[in-house]
Amino acid sequence: MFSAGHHRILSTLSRLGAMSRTDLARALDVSKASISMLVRDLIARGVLREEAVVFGQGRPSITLGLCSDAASFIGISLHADPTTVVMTDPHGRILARYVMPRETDPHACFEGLARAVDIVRKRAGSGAGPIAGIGVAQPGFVSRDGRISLASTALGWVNVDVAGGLSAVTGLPVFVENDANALILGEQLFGPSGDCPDFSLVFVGDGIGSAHIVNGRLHRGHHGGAGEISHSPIALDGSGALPCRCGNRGCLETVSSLQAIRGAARQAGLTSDIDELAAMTADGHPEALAILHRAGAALGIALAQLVQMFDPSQVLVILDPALKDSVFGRVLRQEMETHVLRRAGVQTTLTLRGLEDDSFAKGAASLAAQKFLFGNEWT
Amino acid sequence: MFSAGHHRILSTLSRLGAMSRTDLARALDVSKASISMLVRDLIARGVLREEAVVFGQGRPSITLGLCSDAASFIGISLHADPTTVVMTDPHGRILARYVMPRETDPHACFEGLARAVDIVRKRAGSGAGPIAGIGVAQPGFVSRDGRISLASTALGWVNVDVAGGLSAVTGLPVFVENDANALILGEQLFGPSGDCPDFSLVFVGDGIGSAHIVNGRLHRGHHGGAGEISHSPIALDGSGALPCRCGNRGCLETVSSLQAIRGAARQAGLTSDIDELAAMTADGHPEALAILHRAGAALGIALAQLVQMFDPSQVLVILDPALKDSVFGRVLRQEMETHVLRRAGVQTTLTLRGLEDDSFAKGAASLAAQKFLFGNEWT
DNA sequence: GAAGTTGGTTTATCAAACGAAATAAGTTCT
DNA sequence: AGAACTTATTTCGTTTGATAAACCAACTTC
Repeated sequence: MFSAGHHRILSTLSRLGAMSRTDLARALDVSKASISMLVRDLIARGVLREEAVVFGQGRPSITLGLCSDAASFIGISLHADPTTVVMTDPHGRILARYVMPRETDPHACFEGLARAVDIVRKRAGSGAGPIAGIGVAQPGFVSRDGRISLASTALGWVNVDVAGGLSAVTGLPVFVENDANALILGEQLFGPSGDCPDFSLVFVGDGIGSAHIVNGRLHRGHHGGAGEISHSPIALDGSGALPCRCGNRGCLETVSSLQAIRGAARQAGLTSDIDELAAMTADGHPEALAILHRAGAALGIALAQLVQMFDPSQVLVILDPALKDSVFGRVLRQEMETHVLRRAGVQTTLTLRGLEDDSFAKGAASLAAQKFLFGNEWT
Repeated sequence: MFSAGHHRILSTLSRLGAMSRTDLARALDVSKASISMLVRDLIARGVLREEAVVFGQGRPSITLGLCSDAASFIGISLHADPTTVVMTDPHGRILARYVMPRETDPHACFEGLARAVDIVRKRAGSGAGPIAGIGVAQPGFVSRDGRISLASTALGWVNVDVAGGLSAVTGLPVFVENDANALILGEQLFGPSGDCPDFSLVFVGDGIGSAHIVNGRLHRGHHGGAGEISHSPIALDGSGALPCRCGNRGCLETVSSLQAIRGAARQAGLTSDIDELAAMTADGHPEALAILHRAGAALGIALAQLVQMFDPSQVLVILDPALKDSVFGRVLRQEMETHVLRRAGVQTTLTLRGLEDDSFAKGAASLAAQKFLFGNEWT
């Protein structure tokens, strides 16, 4: 479809925003002649368009941008129970969405998703470009080629050919990815951290997931298990280490996950609603404070270890908005900062961001967008 | 000097061992015609040679290999006090070596090293190829371009232009790298783990260092600080957390480094000689056992965290041979294995290897060899 | 309105890679 | 032994993608 040269132009335009032909030539370190040819081609194909004329000294430059109707992408989140399906444009803007109960039988799931894709397509109307592909974000391990769900305890799937099955009923190319990975890829493509070649993302939900962009590309690990931070042995303080479902004690998720926090609150006779719990800490309730303090501190230590090993330029933590603004967020930051070795003029920034409804589905859509914009060069 | 095509051939030949032209065409996915041209060129330049005729069906193939006198490389280890200087061939075989006291004044150091290079060159005799460059392995942080020593507490260097200074007195290109990084690059190029695209190395010495090969290339981190495992907060078991020179408590190096082990032994009234201490554990001495057990367990937990985050295919731990065969090694392995989440058919292998005299110098030499074989493509 | 500056296009050229056919050097079958 | 087959390597003509240099366009500044 597109050549490597085309993809390079599309990806830098998407990453760095609209720019002129000459800027592109500088950014990609190729001749203006080549850019001229390729851009002409992309405009003719309806993917790029001239957006604005910028006046400076000399001849004004014409900024180029992706046509928002060049293509559109379907994103499906199987991360948690209401399955979310969205349709986005090449800039990551959501054109339509649909929410449905999560179905775990593979065949029924694919059938339902095919119907959902039709609904979303209708809702988006005629302003949207042709659908270039479907991205699926799911918990668990996914094959390196992004086709097979190797093992997902949450869905009860083992070796399910998601790409094959979903592609058969929709007629569209399908790309599957682990949920945390989809989230970071979405951030890289659509989010504000996109220009950063080395950053890490940690997600705090019922479990705890992480993912890493190294050298501009996703780091999957040799067995596809990189970022499995959930069962990192952190909370080993002597006798207090809690048993984990993985069989060990002291795993991070036994202390810092939403489930763990709810469990601890219940055991202390408090509410198991996170929002209420956070509100109680604001009022200074000692037991609620202790629970969130402990959870935040453990995650902070895990983040410190992550930073020491990976040395990313940024760590993005995505979590419940209530937690973000509570003592959890404050202790998390403080604990991480005290345990990271400081060097002059060198610092990893920590960003906390509240989870939004469509975060995972948007990340999933970015999988299809990646293929469209970048091609298969970046695996 | 060499084109990208040349470098691709040299690097695969070095990585995967001798192979025929047709094998190369398959491995690199280029036409046999191109390979034919490039190989002819490399043979004419004296870098490659036809090594053996392999008979199968059809016309026999001719395996190609690197000429061992195509070039030679100088490796300098400033890792510890006796500075070691070696000269190797393109296969990593050591042709000559020279050991001298470590000098910390930059100017004097470079002068001394220049003399050492001359000595090593003479010792190697005329069988060695022309020297292609000098690699330097040093503790501390090094600039991304491999020229400047940004900060090294052990040497007392801050912003020392090592490449410039040493290049001026030797007339050879110089490449500087952090010691752990040099070690893993040497392993990748010259060692048995070379074909592995994702592996990690941990070094236990007076400090503890680690380095990671991700996707076939060294992961430096955004600030060049990836692998700083030494001050990972591991040993946090309540009141027992020891203060560290970094200002925190419970850092890995306060428990598992050679210095920490010696310190703990001294405090218990035992010998501070590692060999003797290891021998005592073999005899079942309870206090010696406790010290090495604790040190090994802490490192095992750190390794488990490393494996969970990076998911390498292999972790190579380089340590004092006496430690390797003691309870330290056994506990290390056991603790790591219990804390790594298991998945069916998926496992990271842990390899312990004793430190050899020339390990760091050989790694340093590999820096120069990398540039010769791979060019600047791999940064 | 002339001079200067910068953006974008055209053209002739080049280097690297490719496909297909030719050639080389063996093994295997009859 | 000789024909038939297999596989490795080389040669040749062509395609591809990128380039530099010259050129044209469009604006600002003096």
